[in-house]
Amino acid sequence: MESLAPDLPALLRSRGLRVTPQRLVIHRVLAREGGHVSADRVRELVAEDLPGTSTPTIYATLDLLADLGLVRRVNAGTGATLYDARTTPHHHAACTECGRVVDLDADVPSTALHAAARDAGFDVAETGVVVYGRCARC
Amino acid sequence: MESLAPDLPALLRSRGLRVTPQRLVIHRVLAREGGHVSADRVRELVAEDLPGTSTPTIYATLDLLADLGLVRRVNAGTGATLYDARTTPHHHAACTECGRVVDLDADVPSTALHAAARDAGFDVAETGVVVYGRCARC
DNA sequence: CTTTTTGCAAATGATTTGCATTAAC
DNA sequence: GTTAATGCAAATCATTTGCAAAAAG
Repeated sequence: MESLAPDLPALLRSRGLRVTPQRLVIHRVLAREGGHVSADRVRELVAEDLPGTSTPTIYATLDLLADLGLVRRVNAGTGATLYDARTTPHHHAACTECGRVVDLDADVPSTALHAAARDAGFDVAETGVVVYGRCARC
Repeated sequence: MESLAPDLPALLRSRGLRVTPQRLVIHRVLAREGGHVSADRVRELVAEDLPGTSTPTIYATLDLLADLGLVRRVNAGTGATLYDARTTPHHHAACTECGRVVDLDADVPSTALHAAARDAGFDVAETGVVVYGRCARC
């Protein structure tokens, strides 16, 4: 069974990567938010704990966490990439007016899709499903 | 039954919009390509027929065609938005290495997903499904 | 002739790069 | 001590904006 709060220091060490305060804080911030956050929002939140953390470090760390499988990139078409620390499978709805993004808990059978991707020569890593529409407020 | 080659001039007139060479050429270029093209690629292709067409016009027209339902925006997470003139329902696979995007013809049952989106207050317009992975060449 | 569209130039926003400095190990 | 990570400044890329000139109806 997978731990609910992954031990980032151990994971970093096991890969020969260094444990830095920036990495720990960025990961903690994402875990605390629990859902789709932009890099810029991460920078704001991180600044509370670790002022002076640079933009390149934010991006590098988000990439690293994505590679480690601790966060998922969400492409909601709202300009900025979102980073999602929710580990349970789910999808997203994005408002085409205001850019608001919400989680959707629904099953999307993707067997046929993945088969088609494999037939096309793709080594499937993950699937992004985004529903576009107008949200209640707009 | 819907025409396979939509009459853009008629569609524009019916909306009180003007028929311009830029709009016709951009639409023709997209129809000819028949699949996901970036705005920049559209500009290159349009330049062959109508040199001097400006970037803002390319974007404005792509937005217009998307609003008219003649092209779909595809968010493949490769930086630039892609515009797709293929009208038949299909999905996409994007290579996380090289950014290559290919069409996937597979059925993705989205009833539960749309229901969840509606429950969340969304007026669903469309669904974007992108499979991420490594392509055969990478 | 009126109003929309276009083109130009410049602005904006997101993300990346190069390189010197700092800090893990 | 070594080497990887960080911070800074500047670059790059996609897209948008403001406004005057051109063209559609």
